[in-house]
Amino acid sequence: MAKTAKSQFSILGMLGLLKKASGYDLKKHIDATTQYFWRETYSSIYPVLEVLEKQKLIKKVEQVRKKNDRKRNVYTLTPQGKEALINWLMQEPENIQLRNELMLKIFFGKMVPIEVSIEHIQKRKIELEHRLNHFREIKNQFSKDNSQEFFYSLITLDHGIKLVTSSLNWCKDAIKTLKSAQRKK
Amino acid sequence: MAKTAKSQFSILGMLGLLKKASGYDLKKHIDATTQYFWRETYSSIYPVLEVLEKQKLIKKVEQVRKKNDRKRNVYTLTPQGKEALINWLMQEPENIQLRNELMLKIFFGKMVPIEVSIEHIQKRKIELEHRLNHFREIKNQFSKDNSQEFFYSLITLDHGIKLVTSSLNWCKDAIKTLKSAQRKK
DNA sequence: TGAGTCATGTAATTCGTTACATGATTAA
DNA sequence: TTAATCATGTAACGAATTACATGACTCA
Repeated sequence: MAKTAKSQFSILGMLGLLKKASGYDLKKHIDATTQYFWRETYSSIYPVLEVLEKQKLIKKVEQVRKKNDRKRNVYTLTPQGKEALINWLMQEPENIQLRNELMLKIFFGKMVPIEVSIEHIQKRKIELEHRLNHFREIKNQFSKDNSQEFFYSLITLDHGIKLVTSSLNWCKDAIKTLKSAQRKK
Repeated sequence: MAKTAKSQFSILGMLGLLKKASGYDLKKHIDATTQYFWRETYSSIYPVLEVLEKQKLIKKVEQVRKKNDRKRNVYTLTPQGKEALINWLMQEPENIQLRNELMLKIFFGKMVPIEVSIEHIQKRKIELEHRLNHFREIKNQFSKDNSQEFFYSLITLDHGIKLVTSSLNWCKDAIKTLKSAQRKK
């Protein structure tokens, strides 16, 4: 079944940035750049590429096969594809509904011992600390480069850093609050 | 088709808090409390209630029908339902994958005029300001009550406030960065 | 008397994820 | 020679959303 909707545009967008790429390249690049706010799987990417090609929004690039080159399907945007991408980019983004299972479990915390909630938050805190370190490494790498190449990446990276930092602060506060309630009990 | 997975537990949890409720009550209560991190629609709620009843995790409460009372199906947790809920609550929450369309559009910002990105962020900023006001109103209402009734609600509310605040800060910074790039152009 | 809200559902669709499947090339 | 990675896909399933549908009661 054809995959369309949003995945379509993440792929068009990535092709717009990379100029040309295979499904495999796209997956690697998405993992390396937007993984914290947008992921795709091979099982979406390949069918979407097929659909986009049929719609003439992308086309296969003739590969100059050097010896030992693996066969791969490399795509590039067509003018119509670029137009479709820009058209989508100009539209107001939807605020996609999120579900936060940690919050739901904390919200229902009354029904389990306080330690359970504390434990959940502590685990999330560790995860967030790793993520923050990762973000900082990336930011360091970007800073070495004083071109404008990472201009937009830095803006979205900054969003990640701010969100993770505030989540971490929440974790600390929440653990404190829960531990103090635990003592009073 | 049977709805199960996560929706199941948000409903069990809400029944745990409310003691007894109809599908309609549940929807209203979810809208009023967890809407910023967990939503359900009637089209999920009613089928899930049916499934949960068949599994004997919830049961219909005998309604004392006063005159003019509308007929409604009011449910309550069974002991097995409570057990299933607690069992789920104790398990480490999944970090559900989120997709942030605004970030994706900013990430691809190079391909549209800077004004487009600024506009997207400005719109989001206004939305976030409304949300923050709403959160503060709720917090005010909670503060008037010095019982422990809202203990866990306050913790999740605090998460909302922190996240929205840091998102707002990001909006301000990002707009500044983009406008300055615009001038240099 | 008509709008709003209480109240409960079904059908169709959308769409993404997981599991499954295969084979080539490369570096240790 | 074997583990890792390159590379591309299909099938089945799961699960939520949107649209559709209906009817009773209440208040202005």
